[in-house]
Amino acid sequence: MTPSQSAQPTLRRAAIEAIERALAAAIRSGFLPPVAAGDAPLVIEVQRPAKPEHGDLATNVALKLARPYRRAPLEIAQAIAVELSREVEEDPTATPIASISVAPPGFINLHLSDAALDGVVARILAEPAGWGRVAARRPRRINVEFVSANPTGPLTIGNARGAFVGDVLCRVLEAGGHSVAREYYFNDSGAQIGKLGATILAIRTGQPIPEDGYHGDYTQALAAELPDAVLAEAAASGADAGAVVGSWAAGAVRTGIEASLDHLGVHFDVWKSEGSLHTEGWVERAIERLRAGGHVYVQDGATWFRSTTFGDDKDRVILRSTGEPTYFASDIGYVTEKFSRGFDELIYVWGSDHHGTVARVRNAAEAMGYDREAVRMLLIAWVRFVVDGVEVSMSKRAGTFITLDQLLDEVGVDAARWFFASRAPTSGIDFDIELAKKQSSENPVYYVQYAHARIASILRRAGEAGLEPADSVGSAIEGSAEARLAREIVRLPEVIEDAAALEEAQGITAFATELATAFHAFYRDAKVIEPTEPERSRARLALVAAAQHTLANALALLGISAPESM
RNA sequence: GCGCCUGUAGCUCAGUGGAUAGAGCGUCGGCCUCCGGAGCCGAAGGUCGCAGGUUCGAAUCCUGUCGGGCGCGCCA
Repeated sequence: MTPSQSAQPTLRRAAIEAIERALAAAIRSGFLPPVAAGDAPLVIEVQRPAKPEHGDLATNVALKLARPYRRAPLEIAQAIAVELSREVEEDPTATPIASISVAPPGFINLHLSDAALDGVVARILAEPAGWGRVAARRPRRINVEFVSANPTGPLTIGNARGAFVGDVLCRVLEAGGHSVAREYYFNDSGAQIGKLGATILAIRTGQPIPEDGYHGDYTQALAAELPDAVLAEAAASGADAGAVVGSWAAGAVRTGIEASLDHLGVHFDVWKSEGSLHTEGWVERAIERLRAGGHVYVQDGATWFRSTTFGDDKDRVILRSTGEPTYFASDIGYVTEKFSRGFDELIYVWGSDHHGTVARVRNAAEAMGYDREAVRMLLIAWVRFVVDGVEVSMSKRAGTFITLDQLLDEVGVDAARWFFASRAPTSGIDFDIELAKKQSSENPVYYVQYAHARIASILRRAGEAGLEPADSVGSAIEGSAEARLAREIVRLPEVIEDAAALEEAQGITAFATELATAFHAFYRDAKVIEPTEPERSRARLALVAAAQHTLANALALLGISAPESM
């Protein structure tokens, strides 16, 4: 992204500013009374009308002002529309607006000018890579922690949603003008790792697997790979044998997890172990910080954080009566460690089963002097994985699970990414694996990819015919087929802006589908390659190329490939 | 019992207080002498769980209620 690209306001933003000027002008001229000093600042909302006859953009500002002004919304709308029209007439290049109309009960409908649409297309062609990215109004440095599965076994399909949602969230935030660090938190020591080690040791030495051990096939493979040196070290360590083998196994498992994530197209900037938070002193210092603030007390031999001060329903133990820190203590230390790296905001992508810990972590952050609003948890609802109508229950311990790798071998990364990106993270969803496989060729993702590939084919054929895209659509945009497609294309920055603000990705998939539909309609109505009409062909090729860049950039936000052919 | 999430077309799901609630799949009916038919056009299909309330306007906000999911450890 270059400054020239990012500095361009969206068409929507330009429209909002024009409305603000018109409102101010209407007040100056006495048509409308001044805004009272005590009133909350008016936020002008502009949206895409559902119906094309309502224009390209619409604002409800007159409806909002009706109550404080005690005036009919239509009158207010007309007063603002008059000023908007005056500006458009005096200088048609001042705004992207070509015409204004007022509709009951008080909407102001705006129509974009062909010149504005053409200008955007020209910018896309001049700089396709940065197209769609926007400058954040308040850029933040954001830490996004996701997946964070402990290395006790391979990633399962239970981890799929968090991995994809977290990854797409990062891409969206970056495109929205923020800087993002992707972070994976894990515990490679402790009781569960010890049990994993004990399991592997038992298999390797021909003993039965412990009751509370891990029964998946992968432990067999790990046992076979266990180096003799580690085995010898374990034997020499006596009671800690499980921990020694577990430590080695955790490393091996993590390597496998990284490979799986790589296959998904998910990459992390930081891998942080829970143990390091202790050895580096973060937990200890965080507890001291809470203690200094008077937020800690000792009872029954344990050390408690007074979480109720901040609205929690009970206080929380941070040091057990044995002196051992709890998992929550690590969380607290981690908060300080993350903020020490200069982040403005921490986002945790958690399974919804962790919602009970949200309040205490935010409370601790507040108690240590951080803004609790800067600590945000995105709770991902569970996915019911269903095979032949029967839910598959996952247990790493019991060894009954489907790995992420298996799922993606069957369903495909692009289809799986689309499936999760197109659904709200907070809503529980069913994933029928058989159905997903069966319908994969009819998955909406292929509809979008097909549009991209079709454009690639057109551009190839045009090149063979000696036709190259023009620098812009020019006067050809006055055609209705061109204008309709252009109206979809130019929305990308607004879609990204909204997605980044909402920290959601569904809008991207919806937009990509609508753009693909718009392209297919254009393809039906407008013949692109027409050697006898080279100028019009070149203009249409420009528009088609802009559509292709837009599709490619939208798909890239989702981590989905944009094929040249399929 | 308390807390968080959730209930929208036959199925799977979109829908940041706005105009006639949408998409994909499925069903039914049309469209290839022409740039890719993984496409296009059309039809059927909805008391937005239910009942109140706020608002000029509610699928959206509030209250209650019914159903589903998940939590409520000196586990992680």
